[in-house]
Amino acid sequence: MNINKVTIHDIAKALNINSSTVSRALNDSPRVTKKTKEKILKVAQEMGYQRNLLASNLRKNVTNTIGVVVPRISRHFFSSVIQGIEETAYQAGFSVIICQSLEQLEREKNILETLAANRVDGVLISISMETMDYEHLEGLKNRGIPLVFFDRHCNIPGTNNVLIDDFKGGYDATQHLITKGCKNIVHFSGPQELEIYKNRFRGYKEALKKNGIPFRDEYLISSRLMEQDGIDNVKKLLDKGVVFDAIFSANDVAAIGAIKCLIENEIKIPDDVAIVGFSNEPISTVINPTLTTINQPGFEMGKAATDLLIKNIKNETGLLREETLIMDSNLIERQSSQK
Amino acid sequence: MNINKVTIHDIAKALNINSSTVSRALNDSPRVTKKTKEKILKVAQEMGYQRNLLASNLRKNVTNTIGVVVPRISRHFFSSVIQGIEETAYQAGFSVIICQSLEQLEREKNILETLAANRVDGVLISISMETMDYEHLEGLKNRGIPLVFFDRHCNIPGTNNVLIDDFKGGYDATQHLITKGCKNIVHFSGPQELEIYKNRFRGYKEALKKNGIPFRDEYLISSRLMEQDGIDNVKKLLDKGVVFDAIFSANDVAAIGAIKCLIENEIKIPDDVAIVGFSNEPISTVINPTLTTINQPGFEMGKAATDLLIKNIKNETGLLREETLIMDSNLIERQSSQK
DNA sequence: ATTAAAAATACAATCGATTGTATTTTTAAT
DNA sequence: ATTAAAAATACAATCGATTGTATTTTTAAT
Repeated sequence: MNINKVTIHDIAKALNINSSTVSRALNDSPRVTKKTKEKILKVAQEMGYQRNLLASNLRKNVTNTIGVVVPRISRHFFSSVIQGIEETAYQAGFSVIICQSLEQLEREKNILETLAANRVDGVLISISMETMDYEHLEGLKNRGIPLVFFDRHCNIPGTNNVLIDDFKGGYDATQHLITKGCKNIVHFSGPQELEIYKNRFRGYKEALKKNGIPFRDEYLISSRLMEQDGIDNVKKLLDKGVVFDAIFSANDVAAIGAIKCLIENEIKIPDDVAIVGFSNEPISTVINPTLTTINQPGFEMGKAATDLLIKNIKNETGLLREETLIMDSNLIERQSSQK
Repeated sequence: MNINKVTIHDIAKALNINSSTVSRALNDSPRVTKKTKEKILKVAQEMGYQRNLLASNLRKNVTNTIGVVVPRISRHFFSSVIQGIEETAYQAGFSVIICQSLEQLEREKNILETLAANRVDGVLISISMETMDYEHLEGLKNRGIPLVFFDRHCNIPGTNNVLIDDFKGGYDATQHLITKGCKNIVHFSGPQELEIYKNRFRGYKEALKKNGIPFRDEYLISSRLMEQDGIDNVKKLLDKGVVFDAIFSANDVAAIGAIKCLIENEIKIPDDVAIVGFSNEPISTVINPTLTTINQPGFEMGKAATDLLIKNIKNETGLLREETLIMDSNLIERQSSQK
């Protein structure tokens, strides 16, 4: 099948010149005459030459490639981050390799191994829900591969991050519900080992405290925050007879599940139970009632994270000190919380 | 920054043996004693050795990597195809590189160039809406890189495809609307240069014909099928005063736009206008009314396409004759068409 | 026409791993 | 203990491109 395997040596032979000149011509080096260049380019074209990046990258010890690891490409937030990453990376001459961990630590480890083995110049990552030890991440850093976290970061000292203020997000969401008159607000959270969920939860608690509302342990339900989890969480609350008039969910998907389950049980939204989600997935504008949520600027986060990473890659001198960018997030009011 | 650059030669030097033995040991070759292997593996571990796949792949002339090109990773249909691809590929020992064309021919061309330059062993692709000439695709084939199309294929003879029966999909959707009593059914289609849209449209026309309903040119509206297109299409119909009691949209996203616009104009769904979409995106279960649609088995298509591609990659002997798999699709009835 | 300086091109080593062949070491038979 | 066969390891070429240095060719000054 492998018909075409033209190398610079074949071109050199065909023109009876040296392959180094061919290489320089193809890279538009000033060391080759315009006339020679044209001759070489023409023959290269005719012979169907296609540069072998494996060889080129091996020799140059640079791949101009960035690895991106997200939990799930289908999540709109992550795909808009990826959009931002690609735009910035391509402009800077980098290729992007997109990978999804599917929330599995094992896959995340494998992906990082493969990216490292393929010698990517840097990695952008939002960790999985199972990522509670950071050996594989520190391993990358020790190997000299710059790493930037976005959204789901982890508390390794000396890292670069592009985040939103999750504490503020949690606080704003909860305060909004309180302002609407809610008194018994439950919180759907993710694994408490992840910083973002810890921080959203802390914001939630702080808002309760500021308003003199006592927090009760049964208000916190941690899960993987899939749609089914939202459904199960509501069922659990109803079964246990927990009294609640609002839900603050740490993502939109679980909030959607909750809405579906509440409707099923003929509980009125927002009158009986008001709901706020997190991330502003497009689905939140489609569900009935439309979902109040915290908007995260995915595209901008992607751009900022890529800029930061490229700064790290280009920085030959060694240690860049840690840098954390906090992007703006804001509450978007929709029907699900309009009492 | 590049702290770690341990090669097999470093390991060889440390143990005072030859690098070929190190290479064989790391690849678990039977030509190296167990004792030597253990010694080598231990030192490799200690020194933090990490195989350089660039070098390895260059030498072996194989990358065990598959490139995947989809129009948009955020579309649920495509991300489930990718799920199927990854599962099958990983089991067969292949890595997967995910790329999105964003419906742009220019990007699609670039992506294929990069994949070829990185010497992927094969490519799975669903073409962009702008892909009307196939030079870049034929180029890949001529370069000896096996290519399998899924869903959005193109009419190059001798290709491998994994598709659904789009004609039947279009026919079923339209017949369903007719059965529900609709008489004036408009069709939202994509670019007529793409096979899938041509075929869905043909199916639609055939169903009209079978039922003695005349097709009228103003019933067909071609667009990029984004949400905004669905909105614009409905506006256009209303402005022109076209009489219609049903819409068959060639994807769900445009159907969602249509629903939003119809609701805005206080047109009742399904009573005044019934709607059928295509692809069974998750959003179709969330919108109110829920959307009747044609289900495409994305995950299975991904698995089948990958199997087919790997069969092609493994087939050293040369020309595999064209093979096209047609997967089952089926209509899912929801509220939007229940008159 | 000669020659020094500048420009263009050729030579050869290199990136890190793999692999066919040659050599050395070990094993086993006498 | 010697020796042939088998096993283990070393040698050296190779994948395809890049790049510092050496050599050749061209240019320009006399």
